[in-house]
Amino acid sequence: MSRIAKVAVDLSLDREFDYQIPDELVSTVEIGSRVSVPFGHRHVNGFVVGLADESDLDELKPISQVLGEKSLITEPVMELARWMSSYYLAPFETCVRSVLPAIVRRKSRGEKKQLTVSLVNSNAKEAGNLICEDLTDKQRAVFQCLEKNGTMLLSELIAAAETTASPVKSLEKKGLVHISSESVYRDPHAGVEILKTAPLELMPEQAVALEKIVTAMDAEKPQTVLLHGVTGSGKTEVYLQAISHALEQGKGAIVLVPEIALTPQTVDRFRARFADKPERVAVLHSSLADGERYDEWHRIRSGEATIVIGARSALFAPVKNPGLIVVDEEHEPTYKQDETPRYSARDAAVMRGHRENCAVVLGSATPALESYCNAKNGKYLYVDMPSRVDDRRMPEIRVVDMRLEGQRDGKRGLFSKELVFEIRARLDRAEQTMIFLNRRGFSASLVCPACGYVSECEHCSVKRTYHKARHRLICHLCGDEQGAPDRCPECGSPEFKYSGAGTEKIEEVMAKLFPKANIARMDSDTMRKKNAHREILSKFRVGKIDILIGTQMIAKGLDFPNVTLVGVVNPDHALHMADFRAGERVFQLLTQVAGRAGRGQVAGEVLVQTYTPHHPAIQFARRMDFEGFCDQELEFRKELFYPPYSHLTCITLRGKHESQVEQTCDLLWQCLEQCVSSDVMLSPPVPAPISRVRGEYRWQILLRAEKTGEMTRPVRRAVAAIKKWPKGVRCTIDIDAASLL
DNA sequence: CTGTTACGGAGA
DNA sequence: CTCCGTAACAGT
Repeated sequence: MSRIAKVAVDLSLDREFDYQIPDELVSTVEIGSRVSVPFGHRHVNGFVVGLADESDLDELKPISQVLGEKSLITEPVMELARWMSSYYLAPFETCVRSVLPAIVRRKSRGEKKQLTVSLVNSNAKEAGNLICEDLTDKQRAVFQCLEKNGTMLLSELIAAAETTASPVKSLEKKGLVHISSESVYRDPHAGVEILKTAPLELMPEQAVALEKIVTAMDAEKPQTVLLHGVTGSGKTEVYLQAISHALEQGKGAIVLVPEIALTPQTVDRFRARFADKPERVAVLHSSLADGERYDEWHRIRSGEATIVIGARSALFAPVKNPGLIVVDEEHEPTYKQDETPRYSARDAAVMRGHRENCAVVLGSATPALESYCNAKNGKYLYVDMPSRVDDRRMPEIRVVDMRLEGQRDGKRGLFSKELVFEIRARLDRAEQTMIFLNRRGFSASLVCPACGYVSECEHCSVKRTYHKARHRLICHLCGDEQGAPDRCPECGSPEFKYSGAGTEKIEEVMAKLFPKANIARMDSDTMRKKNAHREILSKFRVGKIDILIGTQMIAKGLDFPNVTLVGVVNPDHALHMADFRAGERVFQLLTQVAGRAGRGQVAGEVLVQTYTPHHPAIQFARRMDFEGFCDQELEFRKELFYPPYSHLTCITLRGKHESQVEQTCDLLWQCLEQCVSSDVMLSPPVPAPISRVRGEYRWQILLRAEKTGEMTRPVRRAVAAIKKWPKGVRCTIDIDAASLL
């Protein structure tokens, strides 16, 4: 038994401290344990991150208390946190924190405080009478809240009834409610009836894929598999059967999806397949209430749930013996966390699989170039599923050259004649249309033709977007808004234009073109309400909506059989973004959007309206030629030494004073120049593509090298040397940056 | 993060 | 020489 614990305290010190484990705690303290330790003159909480028999110091203080019964971070997950800390240059303490949901961390001590309140099982009439008679307003609110929701946590009840604990206490005195300290399990899917589904018969390609995955799982050194399957090729069914295999081996599984809240269908499919024991499936995603997430986590830790499906951080679920980790839509940039530690859940998944001897499946219709190269050079196993399950044809993609459209009738309309014609045809046949545009709001910007004024955000270096419904100018970066002016703020001219179109304008124009059609819009503006999302989608599903207009949101994983036309209004501005991955993103997007069309009986059609019809991303997407796109894109990446031919580190400095930021950045660059070896390509400091956000100026330095390891040490050294310089300048280091914006 | 110490400038 | 503010640092 180890006598010494290495503890990371909750103070962001990025250091570990040794403590002696007292005799009576020797059997309780394990890696991941939450402990309270004396620190200086006070006590602080921390995590046991390692055990040892010796320490460099002779005099050690003892751990004073172990919080919670069981460690919530298993040793393999702790090792993963350690790897993240070194690879992503993030403080170890922060990494340990990020592998546990905040709520689980906080409650590890306060479990006993989890008071639950329930209605006393009494005659309903009697209760009803009491309500009429002698309850105060607050008490009645509490009572009704409980009636509606059943047993609740005291804290949640108080929040829901907008009150304090005292009316609850009064109700207890009256014998109407019961307060207990038992913990209750909140089922996020309570009340949802699930019918068990049997495994589907696999198409030959699926069967081959499954077989290869199973072989990889059974291998002594399980491999990572890149499952490249076009939309509609039935990847999910392959995952499900591979998971069944893991279960048969007595192992668990983790399935990562980009944003689970948006794909309830996927979750339902998983729950349905394993419905004979639904408690085996745990779901973790951003819209779970804290209590629900807490429960799901503990169900996983206790071993009750062995299949976890969730977003990015579900990778750290304490699944005991994972036999399979699936990363669905592995190319999605949401897998990269945009705060410290800036890990990629996809790469971390491969790491976890490697360390825990567990197969990893990366699935996508448009794999990231990094993954594709890893497959090509043999690091991953490559499995291809090029046809749709029922052998339906892929939709036809037509590119409409909007430059010609403009020449034809002299004015540039929003919609081409073809698109209008096709939509009308769909309306006549009672089929559905989706219109995709990656910009919300009404117009892109306010421009005064008299003086050339363009309305820009005061805090950011971007133009404001006009939102017609609210008659406001809004900055999409910082959210700052102001009323739209009625004359030019610069020259006073009352004539200004709104140029460029957003989803709001598309909706308006569309409504004029097709006055009888039912049109709905789906973007983050119309999705403010909690269930707006589900509502619109279910309306669309049953055919109450003919045309659905939306941003990114409607591009992902949705499956509506009656959609036979998808219009992409203007992908061009995404192509012109100052990011080397712009082409890849547009290609992925078009392919994904196209996958929305024609999943039912009728073949689908996709119309892409563009002013740059010859751009390779558009042309290769039109031909559904993934390999062709990769070949040409890889050539460009190779030439410029961009990923996947290099790893990329992006250092960003930000601060209120531009000159200060620039100078510090210069200094840092000079330090880097001295530390860095000749294998590292170091670019001089430049202002970030969006040079100002929320009033802060941003400068960045890019480093590229074949191996990340060649950059970490010099970067760490240079940043440490510079830390003494001005406060008010903050520095972020992004290893394997997903975007340079 | 918090408490302690070391140090330099201002004022007596 | 004291007083005070700031910077650097230790904490097991």
